[in-house]
Amino acid sequence: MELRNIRAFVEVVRQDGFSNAAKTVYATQSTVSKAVKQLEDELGVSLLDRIGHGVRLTQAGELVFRRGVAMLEQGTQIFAELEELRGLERGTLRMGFPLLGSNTLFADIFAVFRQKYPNVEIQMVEHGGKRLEEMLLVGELDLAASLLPVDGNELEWQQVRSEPMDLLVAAEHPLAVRERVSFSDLKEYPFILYAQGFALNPMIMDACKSRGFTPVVAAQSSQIEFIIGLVAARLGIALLPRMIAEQHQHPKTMLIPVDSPAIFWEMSLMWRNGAYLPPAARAWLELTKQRWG
Amino acid sequence: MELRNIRAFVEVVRQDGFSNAAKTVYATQSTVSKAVKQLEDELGVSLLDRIGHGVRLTQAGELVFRRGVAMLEQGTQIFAELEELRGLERGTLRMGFPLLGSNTLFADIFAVFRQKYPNVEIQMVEHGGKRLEEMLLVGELDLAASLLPVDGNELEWQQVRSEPMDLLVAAEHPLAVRERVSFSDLKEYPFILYAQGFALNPMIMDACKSRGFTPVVAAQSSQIEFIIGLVAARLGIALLPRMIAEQHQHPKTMLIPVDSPAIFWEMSLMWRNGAYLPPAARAWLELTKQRWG
DNA sequence: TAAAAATACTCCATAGGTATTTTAT
DNA sequence: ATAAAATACCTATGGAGTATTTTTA
Repeated sequence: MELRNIRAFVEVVRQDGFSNAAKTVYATQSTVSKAVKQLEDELGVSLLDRIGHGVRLTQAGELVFRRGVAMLEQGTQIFAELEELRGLERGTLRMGFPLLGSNTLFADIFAVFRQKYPNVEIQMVEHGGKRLEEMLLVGELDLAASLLPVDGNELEWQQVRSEPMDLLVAAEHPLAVRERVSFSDLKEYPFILYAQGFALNPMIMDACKSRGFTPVVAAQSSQIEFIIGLVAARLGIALLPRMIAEQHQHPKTMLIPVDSPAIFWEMSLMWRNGAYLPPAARAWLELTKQRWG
Repeated sequence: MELRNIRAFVEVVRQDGFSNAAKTVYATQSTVSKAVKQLEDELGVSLLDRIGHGVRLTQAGELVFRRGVAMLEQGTQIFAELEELRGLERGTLRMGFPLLGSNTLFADIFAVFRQKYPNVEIQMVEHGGKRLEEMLLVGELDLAASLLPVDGNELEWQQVRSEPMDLLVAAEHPLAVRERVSFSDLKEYPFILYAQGFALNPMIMDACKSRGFTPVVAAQSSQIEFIIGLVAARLGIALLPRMIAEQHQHPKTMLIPVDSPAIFWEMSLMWRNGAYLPPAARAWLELTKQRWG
């Protein structure tokens, strides 16, 4: 029993005829005819009821067809999986990272990925969400990590992590004694915001507006340690993703949950809708899912 | 990609070596070596790490091995399932039965068949002979029981039973005293015929015509008991296969042999000429021959 | 150096093609 | 009469063998 014959037989069934099958397997009708005959001889049954033009499967044929299709399917799977493997042996992954939280979320995935696929080159850039989206859309990146919301028509994404935004205040700050605060409570205090281009800024501003005020901005920075330092120095208050804040504990500050509205830092990995995802990108998504999923 | 090579490769892995594999596939070491090489060339990857004595699978090899085993497994399944089919441990029998006499002729064959081959599914339909022949020819049935004569070019058949058609009359009927009658004797009496579509009707009509008359039709029915009841009620006379008439004895009727011409109810099992007869159909024919042959 | 695998070389079985016949519509 | 499948026949590829070389434990 050889695949060549199985393939011929399966095509005869699918194309409903020897001559048509011959075309799809790039052989002559004679060859197909003999292939099927040989299969029948080997198995000792007839597989096709030759009812004039067009063929009908016998019971045995039915059964062989099912199994045959499965065998061929295994074959194509082999090729597909090898392709995948090849991609991970010498591929490239072009990733975009956000300006905040990369280390917390992705550093160890980097480590695992490097170890697992040492020959995949990783090209990385850091930008704000807007710029990353642009780069995805023009095909300069395979994958980007950025905050939601995202353009659902042009991009697909996989959630990585959703963190509530907590309030960080100096230990002596009036709000430091509170269990929880709402955005309304923040009206009278100056804010320390993120640098230009951070997607978090508009989220914070929107939340303030929903409570009827526009915050006073005392300072802006792209460096998380600096922001925390400024809060400790009583320059103002700040809003930080809980996970990140917890990783930068500072003795002179307090972290307090915020609600009304509670806002969330939702980090996702995204890619262009319908784009071909190189094997390396799929592998990255998979690792991320395992780590954070 | 051919199974021959897959088989060789899989055995090399299982037997941990080319030479050992060669034995299990009944070939020489050289052949096995070349088979694996060819597979590797086709797939464009190396499958085995040749670590001196003994072999280790590469990542690609791992994957091909898994799929390869699955393919071979499908192959052995084919053989196993065909064996079951042959042994009637599975399969389907699509049968057509006539409108008259099925119970008498086939009920106990059904019982034996079921008991002997409990895993064969029987699909049955009931139709007049014309319709059954059509269904055979387009391949919707494997086997049909129907009256002769039959189209000898397109159908083959096996005789089941030939019964003379006897005359059934009411006990008080003038013909009731006769030992035998001929068709000429029936001219003056109204007939109770079978329903539309019964092959018996034209046979009876033809016999009448051969004696130069066309019978008056008093009633028609597809139910044998009803026909007998109507005869007893003196509505008319009827012609019945002897065996069936004997099984429905009615005290107010008499059964009388008819000759000149004697006509026969010849029930046969038939199938499409040259059609592939599934094992279940052959088994049915065999049982029928034993029972009625 | 002894085993196992790869390679060189030969042979012939057979896969696949062309041409033709048979079969079915 | 036409289209499809089976068959006959031929050719050349390549699968399988033997013999030999290479490799490595």
